[in-house]
Amino acid sequence: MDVRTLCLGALTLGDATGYEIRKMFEDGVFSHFLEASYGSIYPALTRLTEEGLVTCHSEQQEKRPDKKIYSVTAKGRTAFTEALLEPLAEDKFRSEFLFVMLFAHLLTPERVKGLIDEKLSEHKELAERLSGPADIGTPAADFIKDFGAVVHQASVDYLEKNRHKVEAIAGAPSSRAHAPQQDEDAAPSASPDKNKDRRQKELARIR
Amino acid sequence: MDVRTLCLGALTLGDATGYEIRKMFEDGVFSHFLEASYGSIYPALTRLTEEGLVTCHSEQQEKRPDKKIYSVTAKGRTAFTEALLEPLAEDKFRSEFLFVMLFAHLLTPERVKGLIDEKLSEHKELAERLSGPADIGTPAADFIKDFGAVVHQASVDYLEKNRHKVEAIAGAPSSRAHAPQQDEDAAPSASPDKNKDRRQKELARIR
DNA sequence: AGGGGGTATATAGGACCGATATAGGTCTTG
DNA sequence: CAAGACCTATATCGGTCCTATATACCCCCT
Repeated sequence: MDVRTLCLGALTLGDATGYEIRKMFEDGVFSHFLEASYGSIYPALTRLTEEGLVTCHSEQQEKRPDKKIYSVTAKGRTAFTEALLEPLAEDKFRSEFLFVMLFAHLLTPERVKGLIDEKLSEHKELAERLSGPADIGTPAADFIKDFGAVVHQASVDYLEKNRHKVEAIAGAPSSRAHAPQQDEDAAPSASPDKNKDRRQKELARIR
Repeated sequence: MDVRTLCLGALTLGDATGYEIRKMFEDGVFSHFLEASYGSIYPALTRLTEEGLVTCHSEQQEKRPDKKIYSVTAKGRTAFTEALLEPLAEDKFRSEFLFVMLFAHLLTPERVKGLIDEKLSEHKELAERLSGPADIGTPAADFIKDFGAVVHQASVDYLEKNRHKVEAIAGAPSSRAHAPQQDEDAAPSASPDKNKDRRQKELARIR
């Protein structure tokens, strides 16, 4: 499902400019489960217009750049409802936070605490924002919002209950840079066999 | 944080081939919060080698393509621990499922039920996999895994308790294609003022 | 014997993001 | 009241990354 389809869906909720669509992704209805940038929205709208799925009428306001307001056409509505029937991509979650936390033993407790505080307030803010009043975009909007609120609240709860564990790891001795260096750092060791052995163990550990 | 840094982190956990790194993202330690494809991993390893952050020794097995095993250098370790101190990108969640659910009123109850069943078993499988035995990559690996398990379990609980709401929306009358079409479908209406008015209302509704 | 799936590397093409440019408007605060 | 910060609004370039594909050989099952 590419940005073109996403824009089509956005316009199904009401006519809008590229700027307004972008805001739906940044602040609005879509903000907690989708992203799209100007760099993809504007080209998408151009192509949708070429394909006859949307129309565009410019509204010029004095001394301002034209406002291009896009509307879905009947053809666009059809195309969109058809797109909704196609198989969906899996949900994706990307967290550099968790990646860094995985290496807590290389960090200072202060760094770990700082990152968790940050993440915690992010989740709190989102849980807050999504449990807000039921201003509605579609009948299902409440269902979607509450879902988000619940998940973010679960994150908050987990972090508050378990943060001491990672913080302890970061604080533990023999972690970090001052720990004694291993022998094989600068170049592959002279003994490939030994190296391979160690590698096997490490891989077993990882999986 | 680009794929180069991610690969560096992966190699910090033990020497590996490009193929093995890819598996860490697909099945392994990173799988539930990161993604990276061959198309980015192989070029990343090449560049890391050029920059002296990793080394590569080929292990040729009879009648098989060379296996290129990569190892972090001291320089690579330093670069990685420094990368861990830089500001992190926000967590990202992308869900076409939620996007489609937002338009439940355009779908049949069967479609909605099918999608929820699918999503439910995805979450269940992940919750299961992440609450599994504590096979460890780093000291913090348990913390990260449990976090994932908790969040996926929260999703399962929410979907099971609330699925009837969206399913009811999809089943409700006056939804979908057979509903009477609005007047303004094919082209922008003849009255721009009226159009603008309606647009304002719709935008108010969305926010 | 043949197909399916696993190991393993590599690249071309396209989708998308991040940053930047432009340009005027409104709000804030010293 | 004026300077600076932020908002509206469109647009594009460079670079990163994913998808799909190609290659090549193995093992296992039927």
